[in-house]
Amino acid sequence: MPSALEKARQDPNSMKARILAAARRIFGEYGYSETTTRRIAKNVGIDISTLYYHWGEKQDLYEAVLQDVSEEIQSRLNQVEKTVSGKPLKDRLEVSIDMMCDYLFSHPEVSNLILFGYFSKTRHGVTMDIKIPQYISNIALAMELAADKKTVTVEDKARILAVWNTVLNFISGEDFFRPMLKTNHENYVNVVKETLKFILVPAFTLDQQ
Amino acid sequence: MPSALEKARQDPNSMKARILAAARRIFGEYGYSETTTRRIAKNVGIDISTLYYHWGEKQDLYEAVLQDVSEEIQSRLNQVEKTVSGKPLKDRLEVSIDMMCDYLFSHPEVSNLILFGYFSKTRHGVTMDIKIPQYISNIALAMELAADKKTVTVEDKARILAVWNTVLNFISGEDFFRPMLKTNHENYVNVVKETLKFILVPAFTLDQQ
DNA sequence: TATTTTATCCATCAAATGATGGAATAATAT
DNA sequence: ATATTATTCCATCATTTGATGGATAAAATA
Repeated sequence: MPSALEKARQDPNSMKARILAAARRIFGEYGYSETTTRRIAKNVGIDISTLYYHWGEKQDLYEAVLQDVSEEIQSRLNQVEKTVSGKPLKDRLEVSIDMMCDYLFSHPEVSNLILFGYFSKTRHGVTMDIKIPQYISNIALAMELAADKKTVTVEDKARILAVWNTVLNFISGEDFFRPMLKTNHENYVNVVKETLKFILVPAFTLDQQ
Repeated sequence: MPSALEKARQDPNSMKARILAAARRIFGEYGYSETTTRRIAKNVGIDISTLYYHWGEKQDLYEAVLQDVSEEIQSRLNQVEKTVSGKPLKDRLEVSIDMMCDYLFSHPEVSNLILFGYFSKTRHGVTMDIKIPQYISNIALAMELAADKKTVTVEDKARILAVWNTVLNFISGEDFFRPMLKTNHENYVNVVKETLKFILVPAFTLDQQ
């Protein structure tokens, strides 16, 4: 019995899939509580009861979106890991930054959804189902950033988190930050990448030498 | 004619001030749209119409909160600037990090309010009145982090932003991050400070040498 | 073709929420 | 003490919003 999410993926033109896609976009833009089921339905061009028919209540739809995003992130991280495997540390860092930035800049709702999950003490009980904890340890091990190379310490995790968050902030905050940097989108992307490298590479390479 | 905000500051026990304090706490915890005027009023122990009598509509109250926070931040930054002035770069960075972390950890709503302003494309038209742009340039100049020492380039600003955001994320995300670091609050604060120093000091000091 | 299942929409409900009018009370001024 | 002003609360609206029942149509199945 395939889950509703799996069903939606089977046919991207199915109503389930179209609703999910719109929901992801709109939840990602406005957050949970400022997103109305009516808005999502209107975006798809259907009545809200059709939406409820396919996805049940708002929370269920939101959780499906988070699940969807979560799995996508995991798959991207795996991709990055494969690509940088075996390369020297400096290259691993730089390539990883480039790849994750490219992915996130082209899916800004992903970054938003993660950040919403971090910070909002929501009254609705939707817990962030994107399992960041696992990612963080995985990244540390895959990139061999942990001093021990086997055990990931609290300090290691915190460092990865700092990097990860910095990326997300630059992506989600583009509308806010770009005007103050007085630059266009293309250049903004480059500035972000360079800034990340500027800050990270010395820290982690110094540590290893 | 003193503004409503100034009036509230004159007497911290005044109804205006008590409402403002509660609003700041609750807006900072739940964000704009998940905060109800009823909740704020209940928190103060008054009827909502009393709240409306003193502060007008919800947006006006929210803007007063942002203004309040904004001025507080500016004054803290000035304080930091005075303290670190004349010290060597490494010390300036470390002391600044310590001071700002201490302040923000003891006023977590400040961090939340700033982040809410960054990311939420709200449907309500409340624009973030916390003038981050100015801060960023000021910080760069005060800390002499700009390569030129007079002109603050886009790259300089982006680097300051990265640092600033990293701090905010660790503060606002404590509830989310601390369980995955499996540590208590006190140690979390230290880990955050050390992580910031670990990442920042090499980057900026390498650049200058 | 007849029947059952699936999908869609219209109308509507109930609760939450921002906001206000007006009565009642407290404070201040004359 | 009286008049005026400032403050507080109760009752109530109108709107938004999550959610559902039931009619209708479309598709699949027999």
